[in-house]
Amino acid sequence: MSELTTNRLSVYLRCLTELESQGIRTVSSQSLAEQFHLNAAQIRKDLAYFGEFGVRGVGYYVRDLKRHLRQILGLDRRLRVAILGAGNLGFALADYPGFRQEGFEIAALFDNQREKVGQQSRSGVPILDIADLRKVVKRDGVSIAVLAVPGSSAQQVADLAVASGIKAILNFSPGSLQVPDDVKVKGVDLTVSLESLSFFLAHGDVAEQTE
Amino acid sequence: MSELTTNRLSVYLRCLTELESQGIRTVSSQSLAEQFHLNAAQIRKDLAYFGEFGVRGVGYYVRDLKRHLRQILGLDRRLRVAILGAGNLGFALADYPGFRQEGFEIAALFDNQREKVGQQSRSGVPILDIADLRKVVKRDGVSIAVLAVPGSSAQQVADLAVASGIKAILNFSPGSLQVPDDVKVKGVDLTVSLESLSFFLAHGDVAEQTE
DNA sequence: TTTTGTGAACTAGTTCACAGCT
DNA sequence: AGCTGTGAACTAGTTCACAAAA
Repeated sequence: MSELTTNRLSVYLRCLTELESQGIRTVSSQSLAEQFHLNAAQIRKDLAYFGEFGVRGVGYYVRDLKRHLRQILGLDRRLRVAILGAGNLGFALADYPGFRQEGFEIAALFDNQREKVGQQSRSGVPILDIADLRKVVKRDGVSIAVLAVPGSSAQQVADLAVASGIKAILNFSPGSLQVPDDVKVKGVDLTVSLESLSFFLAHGDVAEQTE
Repeated sequence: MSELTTNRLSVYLRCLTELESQGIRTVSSQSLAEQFHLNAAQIRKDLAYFGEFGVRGVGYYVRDLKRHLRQILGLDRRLRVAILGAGNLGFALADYPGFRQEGFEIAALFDNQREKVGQQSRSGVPILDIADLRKVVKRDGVSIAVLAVPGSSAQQVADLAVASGIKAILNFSPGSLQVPDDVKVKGVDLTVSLESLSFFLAHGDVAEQTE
């Protein structure tokens, strides 16, 4: 299972939620592909890997497939998230409505600055001392850490998260992290994203036509 | 040129900056690969595509290669960025130190809520009326838009950005955008990222060993 | 008839391995 | 001797196209 595939599963889930809210009960890979600009064969292949969810001649039952996808993605249980770094970005992520909507629970923000500890985010996420990370991870069953600290302390904080038993990290700090093999890191590198866009601007190579 | 390649070019640039700050003047693809967990052949191939920057028997001159990379990535000129959506995330991005550091200039935040217009972010980025987007894009030569609005208005705001002459969009809103062929969109989908991590937690399939 | 599930074909991306330059 | 630049080999990912099921 590649990461590209798991990303797509999440996209499919979102599409199905959209369709369900429109009252659509059944959908073919073809129509799903057309509506959301995906490839029908790829949808079928991705789904077929996990079971025979479709009905030939009919397509997929939206509600059923949604349930299956949630189960495959491990979203059929409460997932608690700790946000490490109570800076601007950490705060914004703590209050990001999308996370709660999708069933993630932001357990707390963590920081090492004493004056921040004890405060809380706009939506009420408490800021705790990073020294208590391990304790809270154990107590509340936190399974995902979102790393939103400056690049200079990212590795150190990641090490702490790993030592606390965290097995999944969403890393917003620049650069890559060194973690054990059983810990999964997903990076969101804002500088790389912008610089990559800059490249495309400089080379105007999107949809080059004749010549 | 694939997006994977342009992302790597940005990573190489960061690595070189790191090396330069350590006073290292010359580096081989091998040692670059070892230090930053990359593949030496890939580094050489990526770079060789744009010219013969290396010296056989020596490696690459850090300063020279850095300059070349900045030029290839289009970072050798001022790039102005508009942030669309002055919510939590928009604010955090406006003040994100990494952007300024890398030479991007945040021209303004834009919002449609009248009470926000006229205020400014902690670091002094002004909030302007989104109705003035086109005017400001032209006047200040804004070339990149960062989309940080709710999913429900993302497409509409993207359309506005495109109509204003923007050719590159970094999209933090969930879902994909429909834009003309000459506009490049890069998505950062927080929900997809977290759900993908959830999958890996549920299947513990990182570094599966015996069996 | 419609649409799935899937082997086969294809396309893209990565790594190897070495000739050739310094 | 050391290291680049690069064709060739390999690996991963996508799309096609069709037999089989409803």
